[in-house]
Amino acid sequence: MLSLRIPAYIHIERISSMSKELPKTYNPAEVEKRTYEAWESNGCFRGIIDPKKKPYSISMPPPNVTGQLHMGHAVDNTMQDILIRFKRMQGYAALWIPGTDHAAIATEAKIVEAMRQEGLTKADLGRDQFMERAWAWKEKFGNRIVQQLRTLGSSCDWEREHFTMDEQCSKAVLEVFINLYNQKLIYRGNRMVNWCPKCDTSISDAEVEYEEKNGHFWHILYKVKETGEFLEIATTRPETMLGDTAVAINEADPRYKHLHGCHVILPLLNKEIPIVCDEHADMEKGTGVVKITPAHDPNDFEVGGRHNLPMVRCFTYDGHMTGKADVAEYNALKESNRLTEGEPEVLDCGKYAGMTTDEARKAIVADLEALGQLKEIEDLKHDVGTCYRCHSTIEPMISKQWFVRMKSLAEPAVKAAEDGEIQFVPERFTKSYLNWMKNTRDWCISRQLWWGHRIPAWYCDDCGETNVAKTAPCKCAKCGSTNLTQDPDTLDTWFSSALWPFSILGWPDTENPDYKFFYPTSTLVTGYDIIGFWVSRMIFSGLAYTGKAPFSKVVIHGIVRDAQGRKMSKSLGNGIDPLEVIEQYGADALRFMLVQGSSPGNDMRYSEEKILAMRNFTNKIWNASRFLLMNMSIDEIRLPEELALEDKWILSRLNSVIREVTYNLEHFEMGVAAQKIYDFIWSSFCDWYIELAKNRFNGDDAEKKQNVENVLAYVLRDILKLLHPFMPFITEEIYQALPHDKGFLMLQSWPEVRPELSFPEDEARMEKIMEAVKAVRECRSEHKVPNSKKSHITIITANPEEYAEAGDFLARLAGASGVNAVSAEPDDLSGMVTVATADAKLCMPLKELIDVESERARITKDLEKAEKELEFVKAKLANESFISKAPEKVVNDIREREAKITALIQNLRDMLSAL
RNA sequence: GGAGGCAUAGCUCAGCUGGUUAGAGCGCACGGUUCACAUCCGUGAGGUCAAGGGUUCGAGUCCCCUUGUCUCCACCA
Repeated sequence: MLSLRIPAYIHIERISSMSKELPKTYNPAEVEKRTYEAWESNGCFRGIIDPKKKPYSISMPPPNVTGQLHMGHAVDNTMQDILIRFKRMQGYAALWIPGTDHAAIATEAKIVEAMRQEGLTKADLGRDQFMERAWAWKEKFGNRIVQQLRTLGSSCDWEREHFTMDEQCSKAVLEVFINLYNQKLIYRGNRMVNWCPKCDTSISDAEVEYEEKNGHFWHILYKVKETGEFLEIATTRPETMLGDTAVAINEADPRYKHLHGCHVILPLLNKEIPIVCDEHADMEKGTGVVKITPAHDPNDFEVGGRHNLPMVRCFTYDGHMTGKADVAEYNALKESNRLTEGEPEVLDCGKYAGMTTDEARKAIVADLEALGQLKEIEDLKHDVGTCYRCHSTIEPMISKQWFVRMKSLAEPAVKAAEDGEIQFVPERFTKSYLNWMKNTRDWCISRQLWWGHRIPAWYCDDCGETNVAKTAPCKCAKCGSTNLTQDPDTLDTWFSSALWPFSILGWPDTENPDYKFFYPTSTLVTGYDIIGFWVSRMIFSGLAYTGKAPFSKVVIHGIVRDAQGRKMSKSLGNGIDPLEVIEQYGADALRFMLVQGSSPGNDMRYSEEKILAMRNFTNKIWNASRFLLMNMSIDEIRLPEELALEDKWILSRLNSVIREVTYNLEHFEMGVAAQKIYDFIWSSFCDWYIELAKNRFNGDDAEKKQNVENVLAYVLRDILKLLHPFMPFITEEIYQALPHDKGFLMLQSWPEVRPELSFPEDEARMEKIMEAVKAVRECRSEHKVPNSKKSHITIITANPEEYAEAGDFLARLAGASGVNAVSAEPDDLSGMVTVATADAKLCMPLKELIDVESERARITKDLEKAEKELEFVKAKLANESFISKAPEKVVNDIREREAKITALIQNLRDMLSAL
């Protein structure tokens, strides 16, 4: 492909295709593709190290390499793009680094599934061939998600794109592993882990999801050896009874005091096991007797530890009952002295050996029943731990795994949030973060998968020594043997994503210019659903390895639900494909929908209605711009010396909007900011200013026309800048058609408040006239005066000179054929109908067109409302503590309001009596 | 069991550090094709801001409590 560096302006000349011949409706698809390509090929997304600028950097939460763009990505990336575009325009050295995550379990599961379709298994292929396939898969689908992110308009630096398994990230992983191992913060041991028999791997506590399932309580009778009585024990997992090595009672339980030190006979196996006293046995629950299976239950594991009970494993790791072969394997290890501490014994389950755990459950229950030792079966709803990937039931198993010792790592991470070094937005998520961080247990980081970072540990086949090193050692450090075998396992996918904010900037090379300039990153944007998985691990990792919190602000957003408020899911089939939405309505409309009217950290709903409203908004901007450009002759924008009243009004309003939107964006209040821009564009600019400007814009006075063109273009240009972070495409497209300095809108500077363009008095005067316009419109509409029926309007007001411009405005907007403003009431009001504002009365000779009775009702209603308000205001002013304690401005405002309402009431009364 | 969110117009939701008469979109009613836009314009109806209590000159906003609802964490023999 030809990649000539064409000077930017050549592209830019062609980037906009806006012209007089354009269709009346905006067609986003064509514009978006062309615009994104122009930005990218001109290097607009590049983060540039510039010591003169302040850095602002974001690391993108890496989507799964095999993933498809969904609404979660859309909201996440829209928010990041808004921030990065805003900061870039504000003059920061902005860098947004994208990338993808290898997503160990999810990806491996997909590859295995694809292989299964060909009749292949991992074992058939072998590790090397499997990895070849996996990389090929990654190449194929890794680009898909990256392309899809582009359609959203994401302005990230693709030249710095990373992948959690690329060379740079893998280097960081190795560095951290070795480091923690040397500090004894990573260890290997036999511990209770969550085992997914389908994925055939251990998973961390965080990866277990609890689902309510229908199950049963099986009440089994265990015979006490010494007394011959039967103890009733309820269990939800009867198949684990083969691994029981005790039953527990509470020491204080009066029912069982006589059984202290006794034994029970385990049914089916006829094995004698002790009765132990342990706090775990809850007198309130069930019969107060609980079976203890240390090898297959986390609580029982602890009980077993306290009482030195043997551990007996009766399940295989692929979900079957153990048998002779498993025992033989265990014995072989034992004989060669390679059993590690804490490894459970293995049981030959005899007739149950080889059954799946489900089959064994049925068989065991049937056998117990035949023996008369099944007392009852009780129905029960309970939460069952399931794998967050495949939703199979998790089996707790003792297994030899690698762990990260969390205690010392968690402490600084807790402190960073408590001290405000890291702030969550909204603040309430600090609590869920702290809750997670304070209660976290050691993190199981090894996975029995092939797709991932392989654990850098080599075991000596001769002496059993563990050698941990960055590269394969040639001989065992302890005995010198060359018979070394690398640990077959890989690391938890979150182990590498925990390092993401600094590994992508070059760490552990702390001299890397990117790392030096952009680290720590500024803002992290992500959903509340992965605070525990990811955010907290990045925080403790950053603090531990780089000595700095990896970011200072964590902006949390909610999830996008469907129109009924349900979570979007594959199984429900209610997911909305953002790509389809973009194709149909444009990325700008989707982006705006995702932020407008949403509040930080709260879930939001997708609805056709909302996206249509946003599509209409893009169309509104398009048409307003099209209208202005069609009739515009200026080729540079320069505000005129002479500003008309309405010019001052819109410029003054613009200042307010700039100030407020900037403030809102700096405080991550994107929803509010979007709403303000929307209102300013649609209501202030289109409905009022453009309509008012038409008098000059379409008029014959060349000088006036040029003046108003300049104001229109000036305001429009700032509007485009304000809107650009939210709707990058349409704003760029229109900007290119406006008279402008050569360059892209996305690289222009953010609008600033200009105090010399604030005109509070003119704003107020303009608003009085607008009140008058609205009052006339209301009256005409109420009485269905046809638009074609124009009428003269007499404005009666104390200060007629304040209504100098009202004639033009009322003519254009309120059906006036002529206007005069006077201070004294005309003598003859017959045939006139009057409307009132607080500042003026407006008389029109339309009495024959109105229904006097309904007009009287209308005025009376207004009057009542005003009188009620006056009462309220007067009470306030009569309140001494209000006068003395409230700020002066508030009191003055109320005083003004009193004057205003009093005047309005007077006007309304006059109108009533004149009817 | 612990923590948190939400409850505002018919519907979906905004409302930032308490301060005029609580807003938007959609829907509804009425009127409108005057050459930017009917994906539009104008006008209107519709809310005791879930209930109760408190702090305050002033509460949709802060505190307490109740109810309903959703979510997360923990537990569940």
